[in-house]
Amino acid sequence: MKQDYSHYPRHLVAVDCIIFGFDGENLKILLVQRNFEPKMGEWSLMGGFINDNETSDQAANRVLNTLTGLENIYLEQLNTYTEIHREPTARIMSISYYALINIEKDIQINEKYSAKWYNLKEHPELIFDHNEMVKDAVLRLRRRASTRPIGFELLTDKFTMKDLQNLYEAIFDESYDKRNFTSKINALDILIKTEEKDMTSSKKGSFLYRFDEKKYQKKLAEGFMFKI
Amino acid sequence: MKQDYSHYPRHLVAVDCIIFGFDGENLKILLVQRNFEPKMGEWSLMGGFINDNETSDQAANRVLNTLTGLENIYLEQLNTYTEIHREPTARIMSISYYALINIEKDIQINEKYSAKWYNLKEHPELIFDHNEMVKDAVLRLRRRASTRPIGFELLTDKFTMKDLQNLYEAIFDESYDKRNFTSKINALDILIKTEEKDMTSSKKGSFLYRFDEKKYQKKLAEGFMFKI
DNA sequence: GCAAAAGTGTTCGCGGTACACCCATGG
DNA sequence: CCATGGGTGTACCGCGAACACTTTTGC
Repeated sequence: MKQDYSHYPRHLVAVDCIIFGFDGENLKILLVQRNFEPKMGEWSLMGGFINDNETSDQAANRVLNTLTGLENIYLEQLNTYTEIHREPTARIMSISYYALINIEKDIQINEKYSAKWYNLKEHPELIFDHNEMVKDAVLRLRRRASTRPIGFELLTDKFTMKDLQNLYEAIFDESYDKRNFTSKINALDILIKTEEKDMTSSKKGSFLYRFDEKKYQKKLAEGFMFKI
Repeated sequence: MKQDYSHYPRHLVAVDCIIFGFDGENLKILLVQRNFEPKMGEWSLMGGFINDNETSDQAANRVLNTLTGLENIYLEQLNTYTEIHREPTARIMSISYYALINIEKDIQINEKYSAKWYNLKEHPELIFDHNEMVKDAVLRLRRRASTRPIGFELLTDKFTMKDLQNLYEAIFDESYDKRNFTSKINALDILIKTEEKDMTSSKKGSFLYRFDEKKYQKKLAEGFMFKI
């Protein structure tokens, strides 16, 4: 008995990417200005249709790569939005993904897309249900950031303790006590304190740290739980 | 400029439901035995294709209703599985949903589907990636159960403190101290202690409680956080 | 020598956990 | 009267939160 799926409906399925970045101060998202109808000229998430020969993860990676030229970016599937009229011109389902990228890496943003970094707290209205997607993504980011060391994806290789604190403060939109934050991080024991100092921020200079991926993996295997 | 989506690929998109139940002792899932190829006779989650005129939420509700006759069931979207060869006969994407149903409600399970309740810990191998879907669903269930009062969806209207404890022990696969559990629940202050007792479990009988939905909503609005 | 950021410890209160005995009742 | 499950309170410990002063050095 051969399968016959010809009478089942088929759907357009897209991916949309919420691309987070951090500039040392504010949490940002990368938005694109549409150069096609509908809603030409308005701001939206970067997206694209899923092809027959790729998974949604691959499609999201392709979309991200097309825009930024980057590969091997932290990417995680979020939700699937299937409201019938979420786009006005056709029934299109969309699987949202969020990406964490280091804003300092020299990214060659494809000029074709008129992309721009916006502060998360001040971004323009987005088309369709993209505002909702962003809200959902922020919630997921917070949850992940509190249980996994994903924050480091948003920082450069070496960073000061203050950078790290600023990042967490930006993600959670709260402020923390410097001493408590530092000792909490130190207690995790997954950072390497380098000999180098960042001299740009003060006369005294502040030590640079690196995330110790190997140590983290080792501790994970031993039952360690990242928690912040 | 009219839109033309005709050259974009279209996909078969299904929903699959992880249906959780609780019998007072064990956490269960409702599985169906396939009566069609491929994998006829093997066990799988209940699923179905999404139609043109319905959202995935609606499709999941329809699928659930077809199997159990129930409506207004707690249902939440989980993940979307898009591996190209996840099903052998065609490229089918699937959006998973998990449902919580009260196993004691008299459910008229549609006989057409040869459905059966299995203990979560002892269920048979499932087809395709359904085993993975179940694992993912359990993780989500645990997370939700620890931050929202969804456990009550799995119980009858009135329940004893022991029922509730058994439920949480089943969900988290741990055991708790009776006194600590009780005082934690009482501290939440979202249950109504009725005058009635369940006399079937002991000679003394144990008081029946109900979840106070209104009080919970009121407390929520005042900033209350459910946490267990 | 002073301004500006870096670095560092202690105290306190609350919440979570461990733990054991009396109560009510049907048989 | 006894066996069975129901119901209840306290002591301790660890963690998270609050909080302020000294250090360094470029200017």
